Amino acid sequence: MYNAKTKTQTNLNLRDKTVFMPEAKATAKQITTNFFITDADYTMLDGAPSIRLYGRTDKGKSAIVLDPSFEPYFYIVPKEDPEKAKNRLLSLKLKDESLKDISIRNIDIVKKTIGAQENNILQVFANNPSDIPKIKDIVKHMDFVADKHEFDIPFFRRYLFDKDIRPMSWLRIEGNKIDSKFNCDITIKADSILKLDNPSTPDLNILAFDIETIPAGNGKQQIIMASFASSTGFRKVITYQPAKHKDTIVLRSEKELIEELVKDIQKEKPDFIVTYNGDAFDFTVLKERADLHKVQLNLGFNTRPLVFQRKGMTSAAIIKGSAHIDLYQFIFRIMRTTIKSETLKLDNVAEELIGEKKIKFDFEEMFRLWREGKDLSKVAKYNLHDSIITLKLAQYILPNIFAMCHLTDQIPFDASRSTYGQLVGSFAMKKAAQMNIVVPNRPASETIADRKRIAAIEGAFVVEPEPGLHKDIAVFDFKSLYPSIIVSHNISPETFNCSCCKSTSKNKVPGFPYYFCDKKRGFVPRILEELLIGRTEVKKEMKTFEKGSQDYILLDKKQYAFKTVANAFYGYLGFAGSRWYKRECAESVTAFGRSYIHKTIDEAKKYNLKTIYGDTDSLFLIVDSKEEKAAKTFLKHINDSLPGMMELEFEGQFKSGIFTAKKSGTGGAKKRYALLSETGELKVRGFERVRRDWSALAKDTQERVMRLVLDDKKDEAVTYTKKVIDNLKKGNQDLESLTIYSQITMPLSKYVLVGPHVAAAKKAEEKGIKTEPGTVVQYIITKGTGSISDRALLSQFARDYDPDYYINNQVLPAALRILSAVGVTEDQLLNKGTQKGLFSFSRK
DNA sequence: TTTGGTGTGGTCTGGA
DNA sequence: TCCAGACCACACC
Repeated sequence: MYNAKTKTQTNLNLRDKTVFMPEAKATAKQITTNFFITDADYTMLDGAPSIRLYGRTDKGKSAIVLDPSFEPYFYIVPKEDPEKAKNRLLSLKLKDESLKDISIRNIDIVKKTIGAQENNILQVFANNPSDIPKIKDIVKHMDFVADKHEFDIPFFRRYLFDKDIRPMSWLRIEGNKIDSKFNCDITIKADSILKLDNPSTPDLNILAFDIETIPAGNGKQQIIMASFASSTGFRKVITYQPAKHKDTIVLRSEKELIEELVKDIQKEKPDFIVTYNGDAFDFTVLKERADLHKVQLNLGFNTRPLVFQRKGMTSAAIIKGSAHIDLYQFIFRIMRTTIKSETLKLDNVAEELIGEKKIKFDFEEMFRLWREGKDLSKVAKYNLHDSIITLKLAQYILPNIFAMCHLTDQIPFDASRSTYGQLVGSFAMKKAAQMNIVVPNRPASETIADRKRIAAIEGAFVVEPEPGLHKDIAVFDFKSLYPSIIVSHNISPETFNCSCCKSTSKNKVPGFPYYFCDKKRGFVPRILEELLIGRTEVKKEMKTFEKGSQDYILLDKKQYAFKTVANAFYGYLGFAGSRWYKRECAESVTAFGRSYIHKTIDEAKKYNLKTIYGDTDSLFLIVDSKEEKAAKTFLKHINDSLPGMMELEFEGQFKSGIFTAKKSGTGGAKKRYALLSETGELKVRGFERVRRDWSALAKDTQERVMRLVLDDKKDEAVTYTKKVIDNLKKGNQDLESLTIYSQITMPLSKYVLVGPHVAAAKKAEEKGIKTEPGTVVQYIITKGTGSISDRALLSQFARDYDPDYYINNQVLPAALRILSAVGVTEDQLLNKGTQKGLFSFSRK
């Protein structure tokens, strides 16, 4: 852990020294102010730890609030009498690895809930947060220590959990204004901190930032340009070669560029600095170049220099006071599954979410302009536009992140870089603190490995559909199936097979010797129920606002945060890295789920309603106008019989739907269908149409064919497909529509099977284009000889396409998938009796 | 140290 | 040359 005190001291800059007077305490002044908290950490103040909150006052002043009243602690579960254990601990002389003395500040005996029991345990206070893990390591093997808890929760997070202070909310601060060396308007040493019930967000200054670089040899990058766009209207481009552009200033060197950039950020004092992939790129390069030129990156409130913190696979650039939010991180970790675009590049994501595209600009062109010293106005325009898009994207996404902050008591920096597991974990830890429950320990890496080794638990049930075109389909689904099962059956690690209701429990798990307590409410169901009810309330509140209004959008993002965390809970119970892991709980959830779906299908049968498909929590029933009444009674009957929060909902009525046969084996294909609503909307799942690893041509053709077939216009679909094939054959098809997207998931050398996307990437590597795991490559199958992979080229290198491949492996299978469900054969599509058809379609 | 299981289908590879 | 099975990516919920 870093030492805040020494770091900040060595990092003083001139500006600080000239602005602030050294005689600090003499000017102390009593102050009361409202304060909007945006960030937090801790520092050492006169040898004692102090929580440090960052934010703005209601007068718009940038402020730091210090709270020295909070003390670091962890828990020890004693084997013997707590009083005796306490005295033994206090009498110990503790030394750390470097033989330095560590002292325990104090020990309280507290009553806490651990699992299903209440225990008197020791709350051990230390003088310094960094002493906690040291004390824990020294005492863990001692004979009177049964267990230790909550030693790995960072001090400032501990504070936010315990006080339930929600970052991005208002506080009332009373204290003394003190002088400090930090780059903010005021620093307050707090005497009291009060949470305010004001849901409003002040006007935040959000500064988007983007750089352009050129290769500087040996894998390094040189910054040639940087741009800013802020929510206050600030626009600026910095470079050091001629550029005639109104927002651009031209300096003399990369070093000057970096110095100017630091000055701008300090002057602007944004609440948030936003980037798109700034952790891995912009700030990484900036730090490297700043070090090279010996420029100090004194950013934010400058309470510590720019450092990187490991966050999963990547390192995150920390700026305190002007928290750095890397939008890409949040999109990658949380929003990825909801994003439809082929890649997670800024261009695609911005277009999908806010309808803005990047300016098209060729990197080669940029390098050339730079090397030849030509006017860079085009580059400047491009660079600034990127910052502007990043800013707009931030204005769209930050409310999602802030909603997560409120729900999980995490600072935006952490919330924006959290995985699902961390979001659920944080929410649970915050709730545990409120409910006097001890947080279970994080599993050791061996435990995680063990949990991963054992066989996976049985999951959901999927009904096998009957292939063909169906009419009059009504779709029903269970509202929040897994969360509602957990709440309604009290599924929680500590209610599992409790000793108090062995044979009496109503919560017997179908097919397992498991049951859950009837008498005592479990921790997980309690907090999950809060989430579900909370979400319902937010949705109700939404209805009081006009759709599309600012209030409506913010509430929508709030309910989305509730939903996200609620839905991730089931996975968290079965997640090997979880603090609340309980295999039997996860098994029980899916067992109940399967049982409810089966029962509901059986029940539908009694109402003469035929189930044609269903997946996990949904049912597709044939309901025509004659059966409408029966369907209504059925729904009511089911809901009357469901326990607790569980509910079956009518999702929608569709006039037709297609299910197809499996390609290999027999029967209908699951997870693939197309539905046409009464209003003409098409709902497609699973088919090539919704997959990125199919060409746009094949996907578009399939969609057209689907619509026609669902509208009983089979013949038109056949004609259309033939036309597409004909066009391909003539060589008229544009290459863009033939591009296939596919992700490289591991280092190229690790592939056992070299598929087309890997082959294309390998060929590109020889030309100096690197692909890392995570890269989505775009390739085209070109003319020539050999396997498909042999002929796969990145689209930027492809000059032609292989019509045979695109006919036989793209358009035909995609169209036929649908058409064969209505009896059209491949021959009907190909052999129109024309001579051409006989020899130009060689089957591989 | 990146919530879970279920499922389809393309391409390659190696043995018959 | 054919085909089963492995590998791989991506979707659904």
